[in-house]
Amino acid sequence: MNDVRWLNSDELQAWKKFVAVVELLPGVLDSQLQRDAELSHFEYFVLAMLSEAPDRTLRMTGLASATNATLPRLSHVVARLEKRGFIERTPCLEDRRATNARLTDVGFEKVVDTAPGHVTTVRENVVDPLTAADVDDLDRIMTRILSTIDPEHRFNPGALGETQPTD
Amino acid sequence: MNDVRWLNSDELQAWKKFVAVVELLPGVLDSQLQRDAELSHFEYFVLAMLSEAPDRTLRMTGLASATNATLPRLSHVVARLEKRGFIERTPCLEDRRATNARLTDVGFEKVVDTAPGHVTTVRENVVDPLTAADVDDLDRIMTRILSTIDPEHRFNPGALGETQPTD
DNA sequence: CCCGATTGGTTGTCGATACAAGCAACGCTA
DNA sequence: TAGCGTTGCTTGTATCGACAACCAATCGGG
Repeated sequence: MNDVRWLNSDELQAWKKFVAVVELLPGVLDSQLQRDAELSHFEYFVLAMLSEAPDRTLRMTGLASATNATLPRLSHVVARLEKRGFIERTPCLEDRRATNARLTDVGFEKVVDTAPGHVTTVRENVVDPLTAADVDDLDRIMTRILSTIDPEHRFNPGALGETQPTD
Repeated sequence: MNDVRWLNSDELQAWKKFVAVVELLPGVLDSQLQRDAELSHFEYFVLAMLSEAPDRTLRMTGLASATNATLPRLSHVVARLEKRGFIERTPCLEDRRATNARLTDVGFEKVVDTAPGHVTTVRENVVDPLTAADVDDLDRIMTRILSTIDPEHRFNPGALGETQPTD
């Protein structure tokens, strides 16, 4: 097992910077949301995904997939958000094993109030330092990486149309 | 406060994929290292940074900066790694407030043993799905993002020469 | 139908990080 | 050389996520 293909200089340099971003970015997003809305980025993302769904409702499994989370993690988080009145859980009628998570009116308000500050943070730290070409490159590169690490290949088909206050 | 610049379609799509990668990649790196070496990616990175340093030694603050970590976090992690015999801490002679963290021979062995599997994982999930041009793009984009979020702008000057088994 | 296997979800426990507080050493200024 | 602010690091507490075990409902074959 001595035939290891080490990273060359360019690859190593890019990788180190990528690691730094992956390490630092969550903290940036979390602290703004924590400060302004008492929400972690993941919690915000859960609410945002629900706000886009038909009838603001998604099954736990679907929501887990939309937020790149494991089911146990999501279960804990939704339980907390339910206690705070942002989400309500109801049994699913078609499949009685399943649970529907629905964004309440209060939860929707929360997203609407929180979105502007969050988008500003995303712009300042990620989007605005990039050119339009960079954004295309970023999309292409992330798509390629996701093709390996995304367990469900949700992003491959490449649907998605115009959207709104999403994120 | 109604003059929010929402993300356009391209920006939103790229951002969502980027978020997915930031969410999923740590798990990929952690589980390989946990399985094969009982190390988290952060722990491995700490050992790797030390292995590159002169005399395999760095002050805690320098090591924190090299690994993009806060000092409390690093302090806990180094304490664990010290218990396992990979690192030893000694008081710094020049500045008696400071602590030197040094990679032991056992720790160096650990890095040497662990690096090949880790590099393979990084290749499979990140580098190999990309073209050489993609790697350049990734480097450029991450540099731009870091210029905002890296509290110390370590990556701007753009030094770094050829390197070895690093990472 | 009936039973084993799978799917959907929740819960409990443990380990790890963030944040704040604390302490010791340093260095500047007068 | 005294005092005050800063720097370097450690420790304690509270919170969050991973993992495994678990339960209930559904599906598929005989």
